[in-house]
Amino acid sequence: MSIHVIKVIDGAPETPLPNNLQKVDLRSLQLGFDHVNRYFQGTVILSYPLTKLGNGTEFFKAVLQELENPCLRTSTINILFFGKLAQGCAKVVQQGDTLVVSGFKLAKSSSAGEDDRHCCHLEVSEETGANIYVCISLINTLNNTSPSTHPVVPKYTYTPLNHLKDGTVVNLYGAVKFFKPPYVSKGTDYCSMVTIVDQSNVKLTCMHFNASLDALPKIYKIGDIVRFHRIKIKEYNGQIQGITSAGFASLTFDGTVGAPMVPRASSKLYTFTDEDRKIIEELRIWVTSNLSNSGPTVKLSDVQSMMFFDLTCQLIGKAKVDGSSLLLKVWDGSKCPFSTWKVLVKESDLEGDSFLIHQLRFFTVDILVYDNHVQLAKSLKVGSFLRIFSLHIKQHALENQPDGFCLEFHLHGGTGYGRGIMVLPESNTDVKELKVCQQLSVTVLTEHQHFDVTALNTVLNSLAPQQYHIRAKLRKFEPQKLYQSVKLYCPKCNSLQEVPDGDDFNLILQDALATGPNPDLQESSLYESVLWDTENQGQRQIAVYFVKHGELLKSPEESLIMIEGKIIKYYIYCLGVIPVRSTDDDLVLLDLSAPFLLQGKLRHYGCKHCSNPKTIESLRSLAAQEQPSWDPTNIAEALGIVPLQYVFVMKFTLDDGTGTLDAYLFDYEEFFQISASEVLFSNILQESMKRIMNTLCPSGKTLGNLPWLECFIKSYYVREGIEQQVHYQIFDTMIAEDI
DNA sequence: TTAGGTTTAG
Repeated sequence: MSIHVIKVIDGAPETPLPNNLQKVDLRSLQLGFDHVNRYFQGTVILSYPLTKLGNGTEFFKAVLQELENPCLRTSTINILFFGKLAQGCAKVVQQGDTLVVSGFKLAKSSSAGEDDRHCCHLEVSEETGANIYVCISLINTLNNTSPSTHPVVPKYTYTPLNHLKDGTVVNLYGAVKFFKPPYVSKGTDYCSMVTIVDQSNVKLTCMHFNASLDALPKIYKIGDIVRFHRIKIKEYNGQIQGITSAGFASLTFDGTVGAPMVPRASSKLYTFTDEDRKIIEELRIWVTSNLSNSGPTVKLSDVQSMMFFDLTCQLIGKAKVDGSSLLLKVWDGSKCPFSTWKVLVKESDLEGDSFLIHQLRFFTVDILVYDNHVQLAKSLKVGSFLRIFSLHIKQHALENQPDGFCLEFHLHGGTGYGRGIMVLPESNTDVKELKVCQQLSVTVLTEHQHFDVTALNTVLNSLAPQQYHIRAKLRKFEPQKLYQSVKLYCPKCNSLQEVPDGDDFNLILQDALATGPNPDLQESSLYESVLWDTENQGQRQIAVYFVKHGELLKSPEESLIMIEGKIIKYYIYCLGVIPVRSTDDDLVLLDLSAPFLLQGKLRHYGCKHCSNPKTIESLRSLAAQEQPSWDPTNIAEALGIVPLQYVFVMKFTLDDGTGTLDAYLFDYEEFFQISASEVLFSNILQESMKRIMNTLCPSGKTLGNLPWLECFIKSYYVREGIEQQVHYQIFDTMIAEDI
């Protein structure tokens, strides 16, 4: 008695099989015949765990299939191993191996007539003097590229669907026309159903049962291609149908022409040959013109009331509701344009990352799952990727709002129309796509959310002017220095200029100081003045004029003041300071290179081209009011000044993988939520800006690791010499609240 | 054994 493990190389056994034996086929295996010096050869299609019999003897059972006639109804036979042989074989024998068995005993099978196998089984043990040759099948899987291994592959034949006969066990290929994802049956197993069709245009509905979800065919969508081995054909209600039989195994492939041929297998070991490849390629081509696919994938962003659809999503949260329903909070990377119904549950009942649930609260939808789906839904892990089939959307009228409504999402009980839930692996292409969509943008649109996203290459190839919703990453930006990005803009002549620095201002003030205040202008019904002697500057004086309100003088904190000569520190406590100089007749504004108004640290400038400065007397009408409004706009208007506005002007180089374009950002404070006029003198705001830019465009990261920016941009023509160039500008876009 | 295509009605 012995077990021989034989590697098969180049189609030939590494060590020779004994040549004194004669091969016997299944038909010749009959009780009462002499099987001494005979051997039986078959492929292991199934094996069971090693167990012990009541008397303590080790026991191991496997099912062998005859290679020559794999499609015959009874091409398989049970083989029972006892004692040390059971122990030894259980260790080495795997599904797909070929066994050569001699010295066996033939006995009537106890399951004869029930399992469509041979009416007898083989018994092998030390006592029978058995010899077992285990030919290790070096399976020709897709990943096996070793040239030295030659597979021992059982030769499978596949029956076209128009040649099926009741009562046979066959191997099939077909394209999925309809399917129900696995659901919990009322028996002991999961059940799934699939209707397949092939080039003969004949349909076959197949039922699959297994206690393990993994052992059922992994069908994700209509058009997938399946290969079934050892499926039993039976008649039911006058129609032929397929049903799992012992040793059933399946492979499923994406049905798209040109897609990678990666099998989703129901068992660890499987064969895959060039012939399989050819069959799949042919079926894929047939599918494109003969099978209507499931239609465009519906995302949460394109749902409508009263529809049934399949949703690919991620499970964010889960909660029990009552005995017959369960709540699933899911997200698919897009945003539903309608308000959606939120199911009230106790926070303690909600499973999932509460921070994430809160963060995604405007993106997730609540799905109520009913009846038979509850059991499967309970076992779903938060974070897993799901496809929910035949999800129903209902409109729910809102109380107190005659035309208001929100959408309810229901997965009703039953399995009609393939209703159900399936977990998708992370390797699934739809899951990969969903993960990309799920990356939250660091910017959001303030308007236009309903615009579809346009790829940058489309934008680049289109005529201007147009507006686009784009999604891209920030490759680089200019200028790098924050102070260089703040400019002064004239909304009247559209000119841009640099913000003057403090030194320019001081020079202008020095000039004014040289002349000195005009003594004739110190008395006025508009103001009261105080003269100060400057320190260390001889006779020169500084004049401070306090503007009266309705001819009353208020406290300095409530006053607008004018200063001639030098800006003294305490001006920051006033409502505002207007730097002035004296002429022979009037107090007038300084050169417009200087600010026309100071408020705290903020300097207001006027446009040199568009302003028509008036004398300070022009403030009289404003000052005449009892409660004058000294805001910069009113003051500028009274003084004939067109005020300049502080803006951020930056150039963003955006990239979405399809193309790259430079878009200008022209922003007062909407985009950054930081005022361009205040940022120059606030360290806190400058730090916020740095932090934002570092989030948008972190240094040292590859494009793939950069965050997405959701932007609204417009294209426009700019004349440069005789040529027109298309430029792009970002607008109606802002930094997301939570970055 | 189970389910066996054709939407729940919450």
